[in-house]
Amino acid sequence: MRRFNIANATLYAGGKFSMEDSELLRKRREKIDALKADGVDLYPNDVRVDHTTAEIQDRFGHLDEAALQDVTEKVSLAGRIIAIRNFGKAAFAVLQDRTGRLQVYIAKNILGDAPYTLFKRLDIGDIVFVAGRVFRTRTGELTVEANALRLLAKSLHPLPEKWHGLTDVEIRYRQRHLDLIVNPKVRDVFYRRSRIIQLIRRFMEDRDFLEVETPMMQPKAGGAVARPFKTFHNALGMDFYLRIAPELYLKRLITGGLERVFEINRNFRNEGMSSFHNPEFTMMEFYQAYATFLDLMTLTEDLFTHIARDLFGGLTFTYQGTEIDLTPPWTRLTVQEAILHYTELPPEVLQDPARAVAQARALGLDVKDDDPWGKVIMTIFEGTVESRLIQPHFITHYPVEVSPLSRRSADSPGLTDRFELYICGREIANAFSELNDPADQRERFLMQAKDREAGDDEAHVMDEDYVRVLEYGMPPTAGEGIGIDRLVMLFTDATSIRDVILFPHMRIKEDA
RNA sequence: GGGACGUUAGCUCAGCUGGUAGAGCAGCGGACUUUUAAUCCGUUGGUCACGAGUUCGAUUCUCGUACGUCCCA
Repeated sequence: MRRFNIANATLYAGGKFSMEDSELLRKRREKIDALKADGVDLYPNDVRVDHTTAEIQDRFGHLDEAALQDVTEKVSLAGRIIAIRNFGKAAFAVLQDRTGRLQVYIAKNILGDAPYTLFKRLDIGDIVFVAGRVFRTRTGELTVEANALRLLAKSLHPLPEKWHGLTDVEIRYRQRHLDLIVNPKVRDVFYRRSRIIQLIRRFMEDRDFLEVETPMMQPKAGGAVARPFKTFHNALGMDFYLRIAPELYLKRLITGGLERVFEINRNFRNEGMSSFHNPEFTMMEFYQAYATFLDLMTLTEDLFTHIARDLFGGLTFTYQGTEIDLTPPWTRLTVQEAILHYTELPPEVLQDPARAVAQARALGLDVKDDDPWGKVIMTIFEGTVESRLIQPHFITHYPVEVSPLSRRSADSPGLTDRFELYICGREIANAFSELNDPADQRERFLMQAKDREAGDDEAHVMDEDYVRVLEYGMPPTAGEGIGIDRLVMLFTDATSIRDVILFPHMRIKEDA
């Protein structure tokens, strides 16, 4: 008994799999068997091409038909057939390669009888090699006139419809290959994602940051406030956690004297999923010795404008119909200033923990009586301010209770030298002057440990090993994390994180 | 975790207060050597996500399950 492929499994998911192929599939199999029987190699591997579709456009796109008639050179290209228009003894086909699409003209009298017969037996979705001269059709379209044609890979399954394409998001994410074949905009998003990461990398390297890789599997999941995934190492006989952040390891490197490091890699957080949360997501974290969170605000402005200039040629772009202006300097507000600015609350309320709790409840927010002041303030901030920070805002001076790894502000020890960057109502980056006082760090961990005992399983774990690193002396340092997926969402006008992650996680549907 | 909505042909979608399921594209057959959503003629294709229930009868009504989307915490 043949196991069903994923395409069918998806389409028939939830029910019993039919043991019969669809008629379409059966016909394709018969076709393939017939080709094989006639000695056609369905998957040859000896082909070289000299042009992409884009290169043909670049080289010949500026020539008119008269000029093209003087060109004797023949070009070769390869790609997937995504459309066929038949005309008796001739046909047009559209080929798609990694750079785009190009039309080819297949005429029996030019190509020859045998290859033409082969072409008639091909399907949309097949991958072919074509060689011939370049010309323009009556309608002016640049076209390759095939005088050679080879099948390079046979396609068994029909492609989604040419006009509406593939819109079912579930199939798009589960079968990203189909999405990429039929939705060119999807490809553009991931090219842009790659470009953004490349720009970030160059920017950091130009500032003398060293790119490093630190463990994804950690005996303790530290460096952030989140629930981890757990796994098991057989040989060592011990549990590991998939990292929720690289932070503590990167600061070990700072202590070790590397002074400027960055890492672009995945974090894993065992939390709910939404259009803004994928269980694994990409962050850039970087640390710079002898800098403060104030320096990083400037660096962040420089980085974002560097990217925007490359992508958009300027400092403004549109996200979901709203124009975003990245021109520095960006607004800087403390958490408390922001709350006062966006609400009617009297300033003294924020200072009084009991009144703050009452106010939070009056706003319909969920706070506990014994929540520390800092948490209440942040609940109020998230409930009233966050979604209104559309243009870039640095929000600074987070309460120490919610910032276990940040340095205290010199003039107000209940607050920290920390900022988060908000754009379009979303947190994009988080940065602070690092806490490098080992005694204070131990106290913070103990404070978190109490929260953990009280049932907060997101609270930071005690990490004596890390405190010991600080005891060797870590230079004064500032560090920052930038959510790459959310950044790419902004710069590609995407509303869901799944649109900027090639293979977003989904519940499994078929038995594998 | 809660709520709303969705799941019908390979894809995109119709389907009235319950009466044995339709279109376009794709496919198949035919015409057609400059089209580009080619056109024209003909035609195949369905366990209506899955499972119960109500009913003489369920794609349609009810409940449950799976998966997804959006909103909320």
